Amino acid sequence: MNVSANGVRVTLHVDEKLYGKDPNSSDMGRRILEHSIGLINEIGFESFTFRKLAQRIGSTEATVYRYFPSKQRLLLYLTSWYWNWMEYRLLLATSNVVSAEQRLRIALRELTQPIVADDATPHIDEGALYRVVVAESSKAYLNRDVDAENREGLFRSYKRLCRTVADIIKEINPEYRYPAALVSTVMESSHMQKYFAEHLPALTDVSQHDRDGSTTDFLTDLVFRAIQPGALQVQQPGP
Amino acid sequence: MNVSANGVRVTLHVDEKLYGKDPNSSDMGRRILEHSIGLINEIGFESFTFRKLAQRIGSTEATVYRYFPSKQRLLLYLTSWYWNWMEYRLLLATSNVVSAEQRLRIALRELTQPIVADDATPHIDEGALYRVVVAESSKAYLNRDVDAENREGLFRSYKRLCRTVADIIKEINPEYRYPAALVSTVMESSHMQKYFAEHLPALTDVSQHDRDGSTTDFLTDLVFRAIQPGALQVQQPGP
Amino acid sequence: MNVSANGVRVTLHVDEKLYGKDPNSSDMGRRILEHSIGLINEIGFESFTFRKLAQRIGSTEATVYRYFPSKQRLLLYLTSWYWNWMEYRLLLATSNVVSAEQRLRIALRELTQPIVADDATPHIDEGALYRVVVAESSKAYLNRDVDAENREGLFRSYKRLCRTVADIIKEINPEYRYPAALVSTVMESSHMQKYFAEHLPALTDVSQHDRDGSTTDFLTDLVFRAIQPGALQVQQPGP
Amino acid sequence: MNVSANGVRVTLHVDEKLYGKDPNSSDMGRRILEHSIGLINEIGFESFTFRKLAQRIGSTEATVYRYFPSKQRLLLYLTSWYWNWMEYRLLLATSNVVSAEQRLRIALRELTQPIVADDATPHIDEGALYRVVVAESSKAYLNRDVDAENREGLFRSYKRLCRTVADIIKEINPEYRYPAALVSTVMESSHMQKYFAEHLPALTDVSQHDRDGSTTDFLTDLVFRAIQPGALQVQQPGP
DNA sequence: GATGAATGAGCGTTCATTCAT
DNA sequence: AATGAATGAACGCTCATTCAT
Repeated sequence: MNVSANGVRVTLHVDEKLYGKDPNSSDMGRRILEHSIGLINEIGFESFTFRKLAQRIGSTEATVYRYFPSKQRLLLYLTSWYWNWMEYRLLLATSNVVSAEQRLRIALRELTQPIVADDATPHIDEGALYRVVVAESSKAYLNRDVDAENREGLFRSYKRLCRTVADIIKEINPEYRYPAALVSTVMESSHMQKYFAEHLPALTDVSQHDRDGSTTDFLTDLVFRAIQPGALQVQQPGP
Repeated sequence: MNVSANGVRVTLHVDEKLYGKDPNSSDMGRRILEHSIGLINEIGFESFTFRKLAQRIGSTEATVYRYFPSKQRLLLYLTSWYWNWMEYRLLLATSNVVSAEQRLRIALRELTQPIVADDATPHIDEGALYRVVVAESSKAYLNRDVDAENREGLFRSYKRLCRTVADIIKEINPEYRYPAALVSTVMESSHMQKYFAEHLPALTDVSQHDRDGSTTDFLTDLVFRAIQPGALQVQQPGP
Repeated sequence: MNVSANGVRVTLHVDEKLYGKDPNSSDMGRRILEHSIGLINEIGFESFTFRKLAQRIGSTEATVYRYFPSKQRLLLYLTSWYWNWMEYRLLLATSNVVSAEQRLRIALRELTQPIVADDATPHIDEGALYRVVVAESSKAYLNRDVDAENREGLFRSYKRLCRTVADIIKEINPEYRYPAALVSTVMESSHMQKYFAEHLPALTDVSQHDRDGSTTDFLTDLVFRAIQPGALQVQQPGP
Repeated sequence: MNVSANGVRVTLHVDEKLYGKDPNSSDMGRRILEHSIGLINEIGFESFTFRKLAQRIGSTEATVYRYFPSKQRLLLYLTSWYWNWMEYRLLLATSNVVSAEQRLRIALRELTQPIVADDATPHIDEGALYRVVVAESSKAYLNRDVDAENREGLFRSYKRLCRTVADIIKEINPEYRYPAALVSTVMESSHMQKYFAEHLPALTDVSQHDRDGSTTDFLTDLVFRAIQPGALQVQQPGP
């Protein structure tokens, strides 16, 4: 899948176990990606079926199966692509920045700001994909097959990105005990707050459209305070 | 549903819209609750069906429908019960504690520590319910019906608990801008870290059994630092 | 399933593992039996599906599944019913016959003569069932599941009938070494010759309609000669 | 397909209607034969598909279709090859034997003894093919297309072999009324007993491995007694 | 109130086959 | 000659739900 920025064009690779035939290798494959994002957005992952997708792209289920063995794997493909793309954005945005604090700040901004469409990738609507990730990505791992899928390495993209950011934290404060937990919390929370803002506003304080970047603000502050060296002076509660 | 502690026995009420016939009003109803928790734990919410549940309780689907209009509502019932029960625990543990900091600390401990079985409620295995909540509760709102269900007030328990804790935060630091977001982040993260520890350990730093309470430690520290008055002196990144 | 002869009415029981809900316990069940025989006869077991059957009985697949877990089991049910019915016929025809030779002769006649409709059983067309057994019964065991099914006892009816006749042979000539093999050969050959007469006449010598009972004649002679005591004086071939 | 014995090398021809492109004319064709036997043996003819076969030979379904128009025809090809090979063995083993009895005896031994691998034909594992014939060959004719296929002459190999042996019987006893039926019964029974010995031992008396040749013994005795001139003195049963 | 039976709808999957290259 | 891609059609099965008892 091609991504271009400033005229540079790179290709994002997704783990081969996630598809049968590479959806990037043909027009039909790209149609599948494009419309699966659209359709999941419209009707939700539970209602999304290969039959409906096939109907929409004017083809048949058998064709879709040629590319993806199951809708689970398709979701995993989409989220993996998203995390790869995010990592690429991060890489680009932080390269040549010497200050680790600065790199962390940039990384958090990238991770937490709402995504809007971008025409670097012709058949991927990043804005739509972002909404899919917000509402559905946790279903990629919240299921019975998670262990088997993890053994197959299907969550590598997510884990790699998490690690990349955790590594910056370790650089800043090698003593901090929960870098990975902090990053995964931020990554998930960023999406959660977006979802809550839209559907369950009582559970958040950020506004629906978040034009002022409150999510970024909230989470950046959270992280920088958390990793500040030195213990807080607080009293332990009784048992 | 009855809960007893120190010999006191109270009844937790779940919103009436969540069930047809009150499952607490009959033996059959209680069997349904008991075995739905067990079954969801075993096979996951996606594979869980009223047919399988009926088989297990030696009855028929029609009987289950008498109590719950759909498996969605049953899940909502279970999670609501869980949040109500959590709020009750909180209430009990913080009553008569004057210091807001202390109350917050206690609340966070209750919210974030793993739950183990407790025989206060004969037909609810809280340990099992906790595992259901960890792995499945987000599916209660991550679906297309969330807005309609929210309008019906079906997430009241969750929101009330979130608010209760957010209010303590406001008491401590009225200036803090994201109390609700912070609490919902902590509530979800606490479950998430538990899930990650078991299935995707690369995404967390807490150990699978968390006997030392690292999750509580991690999140308590996070919260207290976040709400500490006074801004961090940090440099803004370029655009 | 009821069978009547001379005004007597008995019920043939088929092993309970072969069905979900007893097809004899309801009208719908009896319709399923009746039309599955008809349909298999018309289009063959390979083309026979629960969908087509459901269509024919004006119901749905789900209803059929209530009675039979798979078309394999349905076939097994039909053949088991057939063998049970055959054993019942045998029992009736041989009871009070003292001569073992005579009993064997009667048994062979029953086993090998073509079956024509009989209105003892209202919703089973024995003639049609006989044609199903001739053309399809071997598929009940010629498949990968045979061992598992045998362990479940699903071939008991066939084996019991085989044993019943083999026991008569042992009574006549306890020295004969292959009573079971001889009987199973006769049972299968009887159907095979019927099938060959209709479809591959070069492989048999009996005429299509076999009004003169040549199959019975051929096989009866075969059996009685085989079990005649005393070895044939024949020369062994070289290696 | 080449067969060699004692250094002599002959080619067995299979009816041309059974294939598109001659599978013996290319490496790919021979791979198809080799692996179809292996695959049918492993998963059974019902589960066997051109897709799975293509996968195994590292090619595509389209390629297989170039050689065989359907899996039915492929099975017919394999069984025809088997019967041709059997007839060839018979021919070889009986040539120059003057005594008809002796020839029959030899023929029966060839027909009824279990086959083990033989390296006369490099890409046909006769042992495996034998197992396919035992378990699957009857499906070549037990289907709706039998009449059309028979009209096309697709069962010629089977019928020719049957006739060859029946002719020996006629030579021995021209009065015997069922020579073809007797031979087809023996041919099928020989496979059936082999199958029963392995899967439904209650239906036979021969042991699973039959190292002592009981099948041959059982069937040879059967045949020689059957064709012995002179009627058995037996009493007819009443109606 | 609980149950047995039935049903419409749809899902995920696979198959045999064809066409263009 | 071999292959890659696509497709129409159907299959087996399960689900959520309803109705009559």
